[in-house]
Order: sequence, then structure tokens, then C-alpha cells
Amino acid sequence: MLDRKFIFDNVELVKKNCANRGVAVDMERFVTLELLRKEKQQQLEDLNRRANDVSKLIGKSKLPDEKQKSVEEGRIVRETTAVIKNELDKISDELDKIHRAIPNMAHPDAPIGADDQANLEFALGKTEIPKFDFEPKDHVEIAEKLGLIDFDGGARVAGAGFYFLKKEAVLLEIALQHYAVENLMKSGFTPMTTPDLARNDILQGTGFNPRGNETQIYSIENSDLCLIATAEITLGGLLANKTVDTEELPLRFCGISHCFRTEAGAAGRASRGLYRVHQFTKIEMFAFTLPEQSDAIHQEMLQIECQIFDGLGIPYRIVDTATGDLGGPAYRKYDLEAWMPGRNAYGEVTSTSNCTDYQARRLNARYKVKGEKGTHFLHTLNGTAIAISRALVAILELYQQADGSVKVPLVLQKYVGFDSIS
RNA sequence: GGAGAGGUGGCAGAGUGGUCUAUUGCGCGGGUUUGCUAAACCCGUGAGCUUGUAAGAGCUCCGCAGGUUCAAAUCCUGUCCUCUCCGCCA
Repeated sequence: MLDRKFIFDNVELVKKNCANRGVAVDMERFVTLELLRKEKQQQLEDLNRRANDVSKLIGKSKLPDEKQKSVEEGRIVRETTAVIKNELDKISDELDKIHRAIPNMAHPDAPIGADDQANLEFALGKTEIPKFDFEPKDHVEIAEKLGLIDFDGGARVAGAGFYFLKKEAVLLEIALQHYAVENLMKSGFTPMTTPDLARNDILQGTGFNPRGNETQIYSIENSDLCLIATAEITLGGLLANKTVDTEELPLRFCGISHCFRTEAGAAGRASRGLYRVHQFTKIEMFAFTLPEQSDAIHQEMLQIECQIFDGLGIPYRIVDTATGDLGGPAYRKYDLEAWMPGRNAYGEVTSTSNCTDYQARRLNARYKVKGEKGTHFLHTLNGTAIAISRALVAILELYQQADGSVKVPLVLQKYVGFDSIS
């Protein structure tokens, strides 16, 4: 969430930002409601003050008549309070709905545009796009020939979009995790395996909508738990309703979790095979920082992603995400898109966002400066180190050989113990 | 799954319906004394919101949500979490 006061004081700026991001928000209504809310709150405070005074009066009074009179007044104050409180609740509810729909402000340098067409490619990875002297196959075909993935089995057990990894693919998954975690630890990230489930309010705090028609989240019946879509949710929740001291910052975490996504309405050729699935394993970076640190750490996360994919010998481009394509909490977002010969196109493999204080405000995650009064909201950042399924797509398609075998990227060979799958 | 105990400020821990402000200790900040340090002593120390140029003033917060009452940390209901014991279990 944005600061309510900030919105109120910067209506035109926020309107412009919403327009850039393609989010429709009734700002006039917001202003009206905010004024009403203040008025009601003032009334309520006056009533509370009177109620306190009356209680004290009764507590001290010795004369029965006087006491009786005050009790009567107290009763009237209580009834009036209930009425005002009810009105205030209604106003607050509606205000809150609008408030939550307002996205984060965008970085002034983020490209402005309605959708991903406006995303700005601004750098390439170290690896060149390979030229094949044969017709490259897509990862589904490759995996099938080598017996690496069982899509039919996955569909039978859990439905379309689920799969079994088999044989060398399993070792590759483990190797990718090991490789990513090792890299992140070198950069000062604390590795954590996280719960694969989280409460509704933690989902909401991180900006995910756990229930409802448009949700991408699986929820557990008869409980307030959901399957997480990313470890960003659980790692962000770590500091929900907490205040940390300045000297502990920045906090860098490396989350290892499964990710579950309903991917409603995403079927089609472009999401074939492992590219868009309901469950995958992901190594995620997450950081809590001071406001003045977050831009630098965002760059740091991007660099780590580049290192990881350069290390794997995967060609990619870096994209600065356009305003209209940013998620609600993101202030700025960079994606790495790997070259995938099977699609003959780039496909997203990582994403790193600076969410500034937008998530922290909802989560109520704060920091305190020693010797100063009061607290402030942290900044939060997240970034994919490796999403296993997408990384496997890229590796299988890029490292395929004319004879149908697949070479193992050099950096993974020490973990898997072989250099080729055939 | 069953039984029990608990959740109060950074921490510990009192507080069974009204005594102007949630007692006290530790910790923390400042000061006094003092060759230095320590000890001792004194003063001050939670957060959020509203209002105000400011000094200040006011309201809210005792896990969370309801309820009873003129008045709730305290009584009632629900709920979440933590701990102990028992059972089951990879």
C-alpha cells in the first residue's frame, strides 16, 4: 500500500501513475471518503474523551443522585459512539478497497507503456545465441526421447500442468538448486527452506490475492492456508508485524520452496511442456533494506541473476519492465529472458522487483533508528535466482546435440557427476 | 487427536471492574559523585493515529475478534499462537 497521507497530498501524481500502469482507480471517491473518515474519527475521539471523563466522575462520586445522572449520560455516550463507529467502519471499508487497488509508484526511469510490448531490452548476457546445424527440437520432444519428464503420469495423478521429473532431470534439478544456493551464500544470502503454505493475511500482505475469481493461488479448504506461489510470500511474512534495528539491515535471504500456481486461462502452444506449470521448485532472493539501500540491492540482485545465467552458459536479454506490465507492489522490475530455441524466442526465466515500502506497509514490517523516536517502513526486494522448470527448458533446448543427447552445463557437472545425457 | 498452562512495553514480570497517567526490575539514554573504570544515586525512557508552525494537547493499543457494563488488561464467547504431558505418525 501507499501511504494514505501521501495519496491524499499527491492526488494528481497518483492519478498519473495509475494511468501509466493501466489501473483504474476512483481518486475523487478516495478523497471524499478520506475527508469523511477524518470527520468521523474526530467525532469518535470527542465521544471517547467524554466517556472517559464520565467514567472517572462516577468512580469518584459519593452522592447517589449525581452518580445516577452520570451513568445516564454514559449510556447516551455509548449509544452515540456505536452509531458513529458503524458509519466510520462503512467508510473505512470502502476507502480501504480503493486504497488497496492503488499500485506502487513507478521508478521515474521505468519505461512508460501499456503492456509488455513497451518493455525495454537494455543488455544481453555473455553467451551468444547458438547456431544449430540441425533442426533444434523443443524441450518436450527432447525430454521424451531421453525419458526425462513424464507429463502423462503427472496429468493422471494431478491433472494437466503437473509432471514427474525422472532420471538425470532429477539430478539436474538438485544440481541447479545447489549451484544457485552456493552462489547466493557467497553473496551473503542466508539460505532458508520455507513453508510451502502460508496464511491468507501473509499472502495479502505481500500483495497476493489469495481467494476470489481471478486468483492464481491454490487455497486449502476449511482453513486459512494457501499454497504459496513463491517464497517471496513466506520470506516477506518473516518480518510481518516486526520492528528491526537499523544495524541488522540489510537482511538477505535465499528461499528454497515449491511454487504453486493455478495459471487460470493460460493454456496454449506458448505454455507447452515445462514452460508454464502448476508446480515447480524455485530458489528465490529476498531482502529487507533501508530505503536508501534498496536501489543498490536491486542492482545487486540483477547482477547475481546475470552471474548465474552467464555461468550456466545460457544466452539472455535483460528487460526493464514497462509501467503497464508491473505488478501492483513493484516500483521497478527487471526480467531476464533466456533464449529458448524450441520457441524460437526469448522466454522469461527470472524477475527481480524493488517493492520499496509498498509490501512493508501492508505487512507492517518496520525498522527503528537507535536514539530516534518512532519507526519507519522497510523496503522489500525479491528476485528469482533459479526457477527450475524454466531453467530446464533453456538448458535442454540450448544444450541439445544433433544425436539427440544433451550436454550438461560445465558448472553443473561437478554436482551431477556426468557431462552428457543420452 | 486428547488434557493442561500461558500470551501484558526491547526483555523479565505484577496487575480479579473505577483511586488523574499499566506497579516494579533489568536493559537503554542523560546526569551527579569520582585519579580511571565500576558501584551508588538522580532524571528520562513503548508504538500508532489526529490536531498544531512549534511547545503541546487528545484518542487508540495488554495476542486477535466480538460481547456484557456508565466503565474491561481484569468478566463472557470465539479464534490464533506458544509451552508441557499423552496418543498417533514420516
